[in-house]
Amino acid sequence: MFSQIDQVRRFNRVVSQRAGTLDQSYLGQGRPLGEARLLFEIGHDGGNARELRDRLGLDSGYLSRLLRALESQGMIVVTPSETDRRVRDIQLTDAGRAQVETYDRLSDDLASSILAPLDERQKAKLVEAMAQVERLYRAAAVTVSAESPATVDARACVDQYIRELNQRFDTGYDPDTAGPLDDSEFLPPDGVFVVARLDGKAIGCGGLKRLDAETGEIKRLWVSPDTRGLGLGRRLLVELEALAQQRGMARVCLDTNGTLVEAQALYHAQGYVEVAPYNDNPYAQHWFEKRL
Amino acid sequence: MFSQIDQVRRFNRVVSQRAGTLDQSYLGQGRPLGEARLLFEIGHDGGNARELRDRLGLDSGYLSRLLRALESQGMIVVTPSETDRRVRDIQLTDAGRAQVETYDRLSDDLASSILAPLDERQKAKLVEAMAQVERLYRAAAVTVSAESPATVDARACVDQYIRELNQRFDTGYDPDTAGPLDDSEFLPPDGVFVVARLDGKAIGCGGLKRLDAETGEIKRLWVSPDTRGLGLGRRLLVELEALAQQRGMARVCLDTNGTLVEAQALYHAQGYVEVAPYNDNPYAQHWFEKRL
DNA sequence: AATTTTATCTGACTAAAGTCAGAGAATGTT
DNA sequence: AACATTCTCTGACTTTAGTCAGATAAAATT
Repeated sequence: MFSQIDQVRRFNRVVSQRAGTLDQSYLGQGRPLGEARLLFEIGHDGGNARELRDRLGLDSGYLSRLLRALESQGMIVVTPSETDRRVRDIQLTDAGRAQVETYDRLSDDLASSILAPLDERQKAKLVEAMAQVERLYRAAAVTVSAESPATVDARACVDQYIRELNQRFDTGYDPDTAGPLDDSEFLPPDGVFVVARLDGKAIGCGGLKRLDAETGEIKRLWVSPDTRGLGLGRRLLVELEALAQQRGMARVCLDTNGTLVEAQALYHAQGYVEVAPYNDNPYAQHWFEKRL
Repeated sequence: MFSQIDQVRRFNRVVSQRAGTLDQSYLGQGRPLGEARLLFEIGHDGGNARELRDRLGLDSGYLSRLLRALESQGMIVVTPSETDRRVRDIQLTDAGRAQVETYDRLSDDLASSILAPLDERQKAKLVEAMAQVERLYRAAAVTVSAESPATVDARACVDQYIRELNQRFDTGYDPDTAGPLDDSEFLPPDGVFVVARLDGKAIGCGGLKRLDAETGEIKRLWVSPDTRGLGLGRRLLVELEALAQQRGMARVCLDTNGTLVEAQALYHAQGYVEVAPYNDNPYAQHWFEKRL
């Protein structure tokens, strides 16, 4: 444990030293770093002034001045948005696009300069390790928080969950057949609903409802397809088990369809054991429980 | 190739975002970032003003003012050095040490916060990948440059090389027996000597001398023990082969002792083939050559 | 002993980065 | 229609970071 933290610190030190040289190379392009970063950001993820302010965490007065500077350099065109004329839409000019390309080339050059001194085997190893670090950083950046199943994000997750079941089940999936879609069962004090987010975007969910005094049921456990493999399903499951324990439940159970093989593997790995049917969900073919 | 650079860029972006939060957390300690970084550096690798100036690349006037600020805050004590009263020795006070510990705790907290959301397997994987990245970053940061075999660094490398041979050979090693230690054979235009450096420190070397019109001999190939495994031996060898080719040599040869098994493995891997003895070096038991 | 070099310090700057308090216009809410 | 909120802009600031040209003293070199 101790040496793990040490390794992370050594890593941070070595890596941020290199990353700093990128910032440095953005200078000497006749533009202060703040402007360069803003321009780079506009060039890549675009957006209007408000979004940029949020993303980069800038003071509105400061941003305004930076935009004015880029505008007077002919890098961008700022116009009031069609839909809300308080907000400013920002467009790159041709010159702006050219400048962003220059910055891209600098980023590429930095990347190349890291790889260049290495032989092919080392390059491949480094890139693989980087991909691993990036993947796990993303996994670590996921937050899981309890909230009402009625929030926009929670509903969006459940919608995607239902759509996916409908695709995967041989019989299709009609949520009404499985039992009434009743949000209130996931509300405190008896139930709870959790949503996982990455960079503010909802990417997974799970619900816990009470079946009886000592039993909770886990439902709607879902992880968005593009974030699978990050161990998020396990994290949501563990979170929900902890919440069940907090509510005095001695065991949790859940049902699942035969086509969801990854889910069943997860349940087994987390110590769930198959039990006799405890409900008559027509889509369920396996029933599990775990003592807490 | 394309996607490798892409991966490096994605990595840089994700990682430097996180590393940036460390700098941020150093603020809010009632001290500007420049001062905080200097204090952190003093606390860890210490040194006098000149060393710090070199390491952090600061202007001498700027550093002087930073030191004065830290001094007036009671974090450090600055005194003229005993050995050279122009240079300033810097000592942390108790308060300074306490502050450095606070910064350490912040670094630890950041490291923990990255690991915390992951399960044990993921933690282990991340730390391993980080170690890999760090190792290869170090390998990539090594520079190899041609210089006179008479420079301080070149001599230091050759000294260590000789000392190591003396330890490893059953018979010991006396450089005079192997032939006169003549630096001039490694001097242009016929010869060349290269030194490898990491963070300014010499960590390896190699020499090329001309045997005849079309033959070069590689000698004094050495890598410091603590940087072995970074592929540095191969890099020096490749570098010397390229320099031989530039000098119109059609082949290079070298001799080696039986105890240096890693070296022989390297020569084989790089396409060298064993040949009959081409000299009467008493320490040599194997002779290799490679056509360029 | 005279000269040069090295390490630090001081004064006088500049540019960049960021903060804060309003003001004005558009949009939402009651 | 009145009021509150949101988004942006402007003016007036401050702090931080960094540069540059000497000045001074100690050490190294000639």
